[in-house]
Amino acid sequence: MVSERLMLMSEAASTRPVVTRFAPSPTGYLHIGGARTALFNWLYARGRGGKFLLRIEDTDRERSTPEATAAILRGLTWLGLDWDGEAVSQFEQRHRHADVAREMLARSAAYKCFSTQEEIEAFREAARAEGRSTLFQSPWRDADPATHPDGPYVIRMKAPREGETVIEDAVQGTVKFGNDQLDDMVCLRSDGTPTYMLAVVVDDHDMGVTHVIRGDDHLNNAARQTMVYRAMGWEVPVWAHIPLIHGPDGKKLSKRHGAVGLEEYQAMGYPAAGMRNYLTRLGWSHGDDEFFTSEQAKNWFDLSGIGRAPARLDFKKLENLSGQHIAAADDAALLHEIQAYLAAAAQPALTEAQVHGLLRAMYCLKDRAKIFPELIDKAYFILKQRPMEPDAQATKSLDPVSRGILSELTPRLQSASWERDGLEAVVAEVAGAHGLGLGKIAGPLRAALAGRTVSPSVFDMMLVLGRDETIARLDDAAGQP
RNA sequence: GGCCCGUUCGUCUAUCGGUUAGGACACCAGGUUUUCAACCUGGUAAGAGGGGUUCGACUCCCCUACGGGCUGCCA
Repeated sequence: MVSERLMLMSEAASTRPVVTRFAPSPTGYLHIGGARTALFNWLYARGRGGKFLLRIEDTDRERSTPEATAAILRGLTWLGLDWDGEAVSQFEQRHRHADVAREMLARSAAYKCFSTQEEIEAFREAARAEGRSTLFQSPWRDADPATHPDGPYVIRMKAPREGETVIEDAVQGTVKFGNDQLDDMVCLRSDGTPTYMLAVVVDDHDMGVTHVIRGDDHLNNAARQTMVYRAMGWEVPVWAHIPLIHGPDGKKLSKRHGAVGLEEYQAMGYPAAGMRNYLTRLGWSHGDDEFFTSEQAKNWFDLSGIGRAPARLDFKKLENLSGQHIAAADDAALLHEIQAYLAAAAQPALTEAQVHGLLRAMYCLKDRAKIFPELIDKAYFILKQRPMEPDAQATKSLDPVSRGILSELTPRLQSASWERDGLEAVVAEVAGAHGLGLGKIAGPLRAALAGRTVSPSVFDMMLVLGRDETIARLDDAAGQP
């Protein structure tokens, strides 16, 4: 079956340049599952020199909002998924959709149905009562146009009633549907607006989409959509229906899982690269590769590597990957991302002095943080100005004896050479004079320099802080009552 | 109810009929260590159940169970 999937893909890839799309409906924030769908489409197109398009499915006028559209665009931008051209509004294509519906009418691939909602409901209830299929069978399907009343109607597709419709899916394999399971779907509503089922097909065709990669909740729809493609004589795209993402408990993702919106992850301080890596790996694999860059992902990503079972969110792994990406990131890029994080988390922006300090300290900060809040926390020693105001824990290690030792350290630091080896030697010497190990003196030293018990290495802090600031902080601590 | 999809360690996954079923995260134990993070060593841990097919099934087929999706003039 796998080789079958591979064949399917290479066939399409060789005939047309790849065009994928992400088509969210703007009825809320960008869902984490949607973000992964977008990511897969982006990866597939970008890895093949193709195009990645964006289409806002805003035909539901009741629920669509410009705010939601903006949030989705923000989310994609944060994740680093750039799209080609302008985002297309599906609503704006409504006249084109209606034209296609009428074209289907002209081709006898569709018909006018004058049944009212009440009639349809009555039909379904009767069907249910008799144990028959509740799929609506319109009495107008083969009616003589001469008998058409002068009332509102919908345009329904004239779907074949016998035989089967086969979907060749790059992820799910060959999926067959009995045509008796598919009803005559409505293409154009009685108010003249198109339904989603028609609009997607028309838009995907018009946009030249070659590969439709989307959630497997659309697998059934693919069958009916295939009928529209056939009715219009259009080339059917390669389908790839990917499994949905579930919460840590294995249930469908919902608000009670806490973080479902992509932007919440930015606000929690996950780096975009870590997020991309994690999401790419969720439901897709390239052998045993776990940590990789987006460049590698683009080169490796393939529809055949997508799994068929729904995956659960695992925050621990997300954190681990995020930490690796923070450690591997370029300092300047990291700084920018941290500033964006602070804004997203509604925290005060960094002052110029803090920016410079953070940049100098970055080397000893980035390999000990998994997410940005942790990095910021450990950067406290450089972000905070004197006096350090040690917290309760730090205060404990600044007992009178320790403060005495610190004051002995100060004059020696005055003359020490300010590089790592020299500092280590001085501190070791003073500790040795009291018959203490480095561990005993590092505690108070850390408390004096950082005001905290968690920080980078004391020597790194001294190096970053410089001689004057280091000594000033030691004096502050030694002078504490 | 009908149709469709799925099911390998706790989690993400590798495996394209022949492996002591591998890796990663998490977890446990030990080591290293100036805190945290990291690092090193070792360890626990998996093919939903039942039938076939086959010399041989995690891999192919069927049934059952469980989970999910669809079944709208929502998308």
